[in-house]
Amino acid sequence: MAGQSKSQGMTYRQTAALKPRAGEYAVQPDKLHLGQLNSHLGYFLRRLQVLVFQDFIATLKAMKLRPAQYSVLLVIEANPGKSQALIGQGLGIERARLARLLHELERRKWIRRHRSDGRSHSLILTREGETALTKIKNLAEKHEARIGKQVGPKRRMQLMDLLRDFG
Amino acid sequence: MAGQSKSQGMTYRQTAALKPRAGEYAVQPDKLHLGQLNSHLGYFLRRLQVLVFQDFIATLKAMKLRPAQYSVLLVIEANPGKSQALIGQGLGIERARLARLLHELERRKWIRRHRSDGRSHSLILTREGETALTKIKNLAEKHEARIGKQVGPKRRMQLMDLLRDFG
DNA sequence: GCGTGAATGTTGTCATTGACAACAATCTGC
DNA sequence: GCAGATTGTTGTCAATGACAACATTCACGC
Repeated sequence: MAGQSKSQGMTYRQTAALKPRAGEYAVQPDKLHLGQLNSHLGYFLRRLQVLVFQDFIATLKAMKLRPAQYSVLLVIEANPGKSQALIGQGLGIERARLARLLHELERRKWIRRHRSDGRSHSLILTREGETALTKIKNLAEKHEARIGKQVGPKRRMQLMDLLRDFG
Repeated sequence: MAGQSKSQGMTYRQTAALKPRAGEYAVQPDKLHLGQLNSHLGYFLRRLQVLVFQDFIATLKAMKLRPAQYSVLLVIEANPGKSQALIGQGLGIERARLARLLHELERRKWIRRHRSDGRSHSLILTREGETALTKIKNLAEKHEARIGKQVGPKRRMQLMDLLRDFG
């Protein structure tokens, strides 16, 4: 169907561009075709997400913090006193995973849990946590600025507007 | 998301709206504030990517195929005879991981590897692989249609246009 | 030619993650 | 008060990404 090139001399790096006939792929020895992958939103979403996260993870490495932990800190800050269940739902973090994640944040004395209910724990930042979060936010802003530069400020805004509605 | 609206009890939302004082958050018992998360492109990218992938993974479950395997099949189809190294680079899949992934695809007789170079292996789909891929692509198209419906066809196109330039 | 360093594919291992199941304690609705 | 749901916890498993080590082969200088 699509490709039938055997061990022909694929090394002709010609100056006169080969015209791809209808239904064929342009011949480019080093370039990879994505094929049908080009029609998948998920693929491109994933590629950019990985790119962004790599920068973000590297950014927070100095504070030994992972993206999920960061998001939890921000949400506790914005919703002091709320329960694990609520925060887990809001961020799409599963119960069990959030419990372990919070244990770690508590061990570092950045959050405190207060039994509010018998079942549920109410979460707040400690003073120490607020201090740390200030520093962390500074790093995160630098990251976001880098991304804006890399993606293009306008494109970044357009993406934000398009993406914000889901969750 | 998770439907938690009890019969009709939680309706004290407009009866006596609590006014947030300056610097405070509006009081809304069930709603979670994202706080500074709202300024992070990566967060929203991730949320949508996870949503899309969940549907995609469920879609391909019938064929016992994971997204990475799917992408490799498509790229082999579009670039028959290319080496593992090339395909790994193109898709951002690490050498070691791609090797194991290909072993699985070979075990299922969907691809064949041909020592082209002494070092490198040239990859092609088998007839069986092409047949399977046809079926797989049908499923993938259904997935993409669902996503289009969920995200909105127009928004989907805009996102594709904005995202395609990276990788 | 020859030899050094790079590339390629493979295997091994480790930490992280997501997903689920099981459980104890507690709450809710009847 | 009771049955069932909720909440947080722990345990386990599979998948993933990351990295190191290795054997084979290639590329390039001389």
